[in-house]
Amino acid sequence: MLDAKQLRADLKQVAAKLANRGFTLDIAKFESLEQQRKDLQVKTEQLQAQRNQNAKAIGQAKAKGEDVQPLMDAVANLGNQFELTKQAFDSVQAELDAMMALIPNIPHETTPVGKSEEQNIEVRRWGVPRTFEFEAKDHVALSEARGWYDNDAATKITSARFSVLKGSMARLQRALTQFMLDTHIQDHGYEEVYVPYIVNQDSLFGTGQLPKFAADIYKLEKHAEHDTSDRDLYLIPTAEVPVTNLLRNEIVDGAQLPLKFVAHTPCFRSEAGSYGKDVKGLIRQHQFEKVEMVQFVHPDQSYAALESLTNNAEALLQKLGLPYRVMALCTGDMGFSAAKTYDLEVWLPGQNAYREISSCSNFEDFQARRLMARFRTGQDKPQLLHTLNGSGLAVGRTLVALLENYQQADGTIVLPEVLRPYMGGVDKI
RNA sequence: GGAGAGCUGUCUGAGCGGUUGAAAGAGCACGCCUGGAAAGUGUGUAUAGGUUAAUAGCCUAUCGGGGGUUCGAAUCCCCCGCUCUCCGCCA
Repeated sequence: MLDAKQLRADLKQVAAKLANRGFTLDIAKFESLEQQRKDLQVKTEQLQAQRNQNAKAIGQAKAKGEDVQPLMDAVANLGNQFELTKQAFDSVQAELDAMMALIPNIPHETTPVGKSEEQNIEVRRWGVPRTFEFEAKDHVALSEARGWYDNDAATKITSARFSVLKGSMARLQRALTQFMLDTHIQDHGYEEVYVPYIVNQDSLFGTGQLPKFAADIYKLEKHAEHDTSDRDLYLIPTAEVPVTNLLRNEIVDGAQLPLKFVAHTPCFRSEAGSYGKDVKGLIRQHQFEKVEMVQFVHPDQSYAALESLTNNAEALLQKLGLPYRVMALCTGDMGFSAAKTYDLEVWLPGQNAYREISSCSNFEDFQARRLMARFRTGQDKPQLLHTLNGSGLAVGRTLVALLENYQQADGTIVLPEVLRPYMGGVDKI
């Protein structure tokens, strides 16, 4: 969420910046609501002040044993008047809140301006795609040939866009996860956290998935007979949600910053809009494994932190020997809550293309404001933190990349050195 | 799943319809005292929102969350969440 004060003060400039990301801010609507809000709030609070004074006076008079009837008569009308004004104020405020909740973050000045992914800018490239002396297969052909991947079984058990992995491939996914977590906690200074995979609405609102992206998230059905609670629960679309919400409504000691967490979780996405793309294989699934890094930092440090967080994700690809490129997302392609995002795209020989394997973003104080995630230095006033996160990495897609990049003519897969300890010491599968 | 107890500021803890944003203590900050320190002593010590040039004043809200009763609610009523204890079940 944007700062309401800033929005009021620089409405035109903010609108111009948001236009870069394809968002049209309804200036007239905002100004009208804001004017109403201001009038009604002032009026409401005045009536409240009056009511408080009267109540106090009655209390005092009663204590002295005086007759309070004249005072009671004097305030007879006030309640009604207050009720009406308050109602009007609440409804305007609710409309304003709903509008604010749907305004995306302001892109950082270094975020390239553009309409779609074509305008994303390649920042750097690492590694050279291997040249094959045979016809390179894609991961579906490779894994099916070895009996490692069973799409039909998954469909039978659940529905489309899930998968069953078997044998060495299933183990390799687990090995990858361990390797990623270990690298982040041992080399990059992250603290590992284990978090719930089911979250409430407040958490999803805090990180910005709600209210706008409800269609992409699996919502759990309530059983009316024995669930009397009034809160809805959802499967996490990413570990970002539970991990970032660790600091919701918290004030941390500024001396402890930065806080760096890493978590491995499955992620569940209904991906309503994406049918027709990547229909085969592991690229786009309703359920996938991901290792996620989350940082809470001092506002002055967040852009330095974005670079280092991105480097942390890159380090994994380098250790795994997977060629990749770093893309700075343009204003039109960036997610709702982000001010700046780097995507890491790994080389996939099966597709002869670079494909997203990690997305690293600085949200500045956009999420923190929704979350009320703050820090305090000494006796200073609490200040909003800056939040960042990035995949490190999407495990399923890393598995795809390993299979395709390390395939041999006979269909076996050579394992990069760093994974061998996690695979019982073997050098290929 | 059953029964009971509770949820108050950084913490402990009082208040159970009336000038209570909230006693008291601890902690913390600043001062006094001291050669210095401890002890003692004094003052201060929430957050959010509005108004505003203002991080100055002033106003509003907040005692787990939401709603209600009332001129007035931390205090009474209802719904929900959470914590603890005992029993049952379970990985």
